[in-house]
Amino acid sequence: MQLLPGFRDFFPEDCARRNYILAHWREVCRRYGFVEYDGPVLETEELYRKKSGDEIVKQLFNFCDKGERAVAMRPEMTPTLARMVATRERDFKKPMKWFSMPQCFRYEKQQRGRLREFYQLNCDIIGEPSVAADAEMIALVIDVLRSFGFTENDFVVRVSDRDAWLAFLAAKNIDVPRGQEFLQIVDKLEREAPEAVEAKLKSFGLTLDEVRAFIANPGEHLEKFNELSAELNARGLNAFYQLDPTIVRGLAYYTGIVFEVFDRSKKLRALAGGGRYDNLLRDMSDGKVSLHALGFGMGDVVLGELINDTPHALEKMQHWIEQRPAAQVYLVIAKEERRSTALADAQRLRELGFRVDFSLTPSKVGKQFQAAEQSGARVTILYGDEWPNVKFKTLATRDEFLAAHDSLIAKLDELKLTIEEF
RNA sequence: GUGGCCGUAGCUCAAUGGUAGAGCUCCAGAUUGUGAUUCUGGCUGUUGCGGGUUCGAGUCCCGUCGGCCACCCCA
Repeated sequence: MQLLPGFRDFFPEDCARRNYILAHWREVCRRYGFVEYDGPVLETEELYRKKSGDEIVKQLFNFCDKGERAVAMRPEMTPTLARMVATRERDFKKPMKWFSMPQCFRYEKQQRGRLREFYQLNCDIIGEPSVAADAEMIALVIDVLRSFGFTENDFVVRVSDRDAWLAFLAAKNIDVPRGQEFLQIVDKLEREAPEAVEAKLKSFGLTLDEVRAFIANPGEHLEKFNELSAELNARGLNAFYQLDPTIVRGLAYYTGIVFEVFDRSKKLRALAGGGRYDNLLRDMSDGKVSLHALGFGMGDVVLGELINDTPHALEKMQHWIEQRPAAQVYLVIAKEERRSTALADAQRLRELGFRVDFSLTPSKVGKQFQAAEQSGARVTILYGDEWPNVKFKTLATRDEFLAAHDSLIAKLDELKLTIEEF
């Protein structure tokens, strides 16, 4: 009877919140011309080892299946995407703009904003080397967040370019193979003590001041960022992003432009992160396919917390949820001899697409109205002594009127009950 | 993986080492054809679990599991 740590039940109110997030993710992605894909929840452990190395295994929900295969619940979508792209890459025109909203699993200790199970929006563009694709990606992540009601006062995209750092190192005559190690230091710059950072930089023959000077003024290594800015500014998104060279992302496989999205108050961990990974598909497919690629991921957990912490976003979500009550019409069966008629009507209305509910067992009229109220229905239809008329009631206004039973559909139409799409 | 704080009814929380309680929720009735309020009644506990100290443990001690927070990590 106990929930596993880091896993969630989705009671109706939680499920409505989750659906709100997933529905908006999907809607904005489609607005940007992205198509949805999905893959298996279970993959071979090997797939994740190949991308992230053997250390990843301790972060996986993994086990041996009955066929002695080492398998793992997916902790992320990119390896699955890589496999799918490598399998049928030639069947799709480039650039491929794909998105997915997988439920992912990671064996980690849970804490604020991080569970062992979560949904993650993944958007990727495959086969497009131009900076226009990076701009499209960043515009998408901005608009996804804006769809939840967030403004430039609520979040910011911090953009950087790993190549600018590599150019910085080249100018200092530092070997490219050590670039990765250097980027790890930059990644931790904000979190580590200055003395510790200074010590690490010493092995590169660099000082903290030199690095800070570059961060403050990256100078001429920013052609790509300027191109990106032009694209984003043309879309009117100036206020939503800023250059921040300290963002390099922890992962080795990123190349070029990378970005992370943070809430303005910096109370929460990153809302989303991504960047270009031009070599990953080649490396994972052992050279079989070589395509430019970039993408980002956004989890539902931190996003949900920011929505909760942001009054106007919370209000927007609640409004959306209230628009989707369980029922539109509630049939009140005041006289049990009318039940079979009510059942026939329920069936007919449901076939027309109305959301209809009624008491399954005989119940007092007062109770039925209470249940009608709770179901979210706007209108009740009462079957009783008035037969062959039925009594309509608009719950919000308490207006009542009698109508002939055979004009029922027309009356509902007059009440402008629309069939809302879910 | 490391450290700090916390686990009592479905929820929020009380209870000096001395009989485990309240509010809310839920259910029923007052009200046999109309939703609110009110009133009345009712349900819910191995005090997370296991051990120890004690005449006696919800309370103190140890362990364990779970939760929150920070660190590590963060695909």
